[in-house]
Order: sequence, then structure tokens, then C-alpha cells
Amino acid sequence: MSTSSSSLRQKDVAANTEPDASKAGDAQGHPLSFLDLQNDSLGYAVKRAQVRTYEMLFSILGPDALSPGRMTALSIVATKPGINQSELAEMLGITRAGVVKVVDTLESLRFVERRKIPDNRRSYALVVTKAGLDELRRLSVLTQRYEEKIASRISKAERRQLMSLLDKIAT
Amino acid sequence: MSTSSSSLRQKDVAANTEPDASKAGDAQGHPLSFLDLQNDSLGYAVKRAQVRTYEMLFSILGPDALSPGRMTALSIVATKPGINQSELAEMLGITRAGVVKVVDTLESLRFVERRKIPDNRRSYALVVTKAGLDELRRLSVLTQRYEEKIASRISKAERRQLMSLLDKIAT
DNA sequence: TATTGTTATACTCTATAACTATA
DNA sequence: TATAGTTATAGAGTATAACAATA
Repeated sequence: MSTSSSSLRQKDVAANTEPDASKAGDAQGHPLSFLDLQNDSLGYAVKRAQVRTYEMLFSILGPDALSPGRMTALSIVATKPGINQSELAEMLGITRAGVVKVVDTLESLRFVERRKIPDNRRSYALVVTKAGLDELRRLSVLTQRYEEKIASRISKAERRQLMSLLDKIAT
Repeated sequence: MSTSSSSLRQKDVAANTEPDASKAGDAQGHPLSFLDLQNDSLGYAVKRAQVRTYEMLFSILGPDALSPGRMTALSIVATKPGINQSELAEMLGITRAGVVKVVDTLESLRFVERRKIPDNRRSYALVVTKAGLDELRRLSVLTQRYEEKIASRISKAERRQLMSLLDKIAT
């Protein structure tokens, strides 16, 4: 149900360190740049951006919101009505066992139903309820606000290019 | 000590869904675009990129490597020798209690030492050992390879702009 | 035999609260 | 009083392994 915002925060990203020693050499003239793994790191920049954007997301959603993963799951079921748990697991990139808990959560909130299929008694058809649709409408407004917030310092063209570049490194 | 690569993977990012219904309307002509929260989402693109880059990082580091957070901590101590745990907590964005475990790990691996300070018996001066420096050198090579891998599909100029844009949305 | 869902268990990371020692 | 470090405890998210029911 409610996921505390604090436990969701991923803050293993340090503020940029002033590189006391990263540019200098030691007494023997050896370069010390290997000390600072975060300096000029694209991977670290991505992680830092992800942490900061999550902080903004949580600040907008509030402490009792669905977790991002469960939001994604709800959205997937909505756009793929009748999907089963194994397929959902595949799409979420987690195990079937993990999806059981995700669906348990969404079902306990009455956002999703496990519907029996006449021809296949081994799997469920997952469907979003009316309450689930209402929640998605609500989340849609909030995530739109979130999108505007994180893109508030860049232009439309920059936003487009940023997404394009992110897609390239994610491939 | 060794962090299993599997448990590090953050995969709450779904593969892009074909929007079965996100562009269409329902029978009453209502738009259904609110169903797909991931469509054209910058925040989701950032998260997806972060998950994919972490997968590449783990594939290069292997299953027994330091976790990214502990790598960052080690690097910070190296660039700020004598830092104490509270300061390190601040820089990592986690609590003092959390840092205890981070330093415990690094100390058990002999990468870091808690050194007593004569004038202040309340805090430690954290320093990186010779073995810690060796590990940082090794990690530096591996993370360099990682950086090349994640940027392999974009130009130097694009990499520069990507980092610039990421910094802007992280502010 | 293979697939689907489930349960049991465990691990990482992080948090809060309460505590000790020291400043 | 305030600060630094620690311990105990808890919770979210994920994994693996073993299992029953079904295909």
C-alpha cells in the first residue's frame, strides 16, 4: 500500500567533490586522477539525475503514493488489459515471484483484478478496475506536473535531444 | 562484502509498451492517453537509462565488486583524506547510521582505516589504505571501460551536451 | 515436460529511534 | 547541550529455490 517516501529515496550519489587531489600528482609526480571515480563520469551523471528526479517525483506524489514500480505496473496493465503475471514480470524486468507482491498490492488497493480465464485455469487475466483508472487519471496529472518540473530549466528542443541521447546510451 | 550483482539490479523499468490504447479514444470518444504514464516521459527515460547503465556497470565489474555506493564512498575518502563519518554521510546523502555499515565494509576489506585523532576522541579520521588505492586504480580502469561502453553510440560533443543537460535537470 | 502462480527465505540498502561517549 | 558514532529494529524491493496446479 503506502510506500514511505523516505525508504524510496536512492541517495548513493554524492554531491560533487572538490577534487583536492584529483588533478595534482603526488610527491613522486604520479598522477592521482584515478582517485576520483565520479569526475567527468557520464554514468555518475545519469545516476545523479535519476536520484534528483526521483526526489522531485516523491515531493510531488507525497509519502503515500504508489511506488514508481507499482505505478509502472498499473500503467502496463491498463495499456495491455488481460496480460498475465509472467508477461508483466517480463515487462517490468523482475521475477514472477516479485510480480506476485506487486499485483497483491494493486489488488488490495482495488486498482487491479485477477480475473479467471475460462480456457486457461493456470493464469490470470489482469485488468484495471474503475478505481484503478481513476488513480491513473490522478497520477497522470501529477506526473505531468513532475515532467514540467524536471524539464523547467531546458527548452523543448533540449528536452527532445536529451531523451534521444538517453535512449542511445540505454541501448 | 561482496554484493551479489543480482540484488543490485534495479529493474522496475519496463520495456517500452506498444500503446494499444494510449492514442485512441474509447467508445465515448474520451482520450485514453492518461493510461500510459511512461509515454514521452523524461523522468522515465532517465530511470531507464540509469537501469541500463547499471546493468552494463555490473557486467563489467563482475558479481563480487563493491557496490556503486561503496565505490563512491571509497573515492570520496581518497579525495578527502581525514574526512569523518558524519561528513561522509552528508556527501553520500545517507544517514550517519548508514555510513557505519559502509565504512565497516570498506574497513573489513582493508580499503579504509578509522584513524584515531589525538585532539578529538569523538570522531575518526577516515583514510584510504594502500590496498584501497590499489582497488581504486583497478576500479578506475574498469569504470573507464564502462564509460566508453555507455558512450559508444554517441559522439564526444553529444556526450558533453548530455552531461550538461543532465546537470540542468538535476538542479 | 513446460508453464504459471505461489510461498518461504534471504539479502541489500536505507530509515528511525535510542543509546554512549565526547565536545 | 550538541555532536559523532553506534546498535537495534524495521521496511521496501528484489532474488533464488521449491512446490502445486495446470497445460
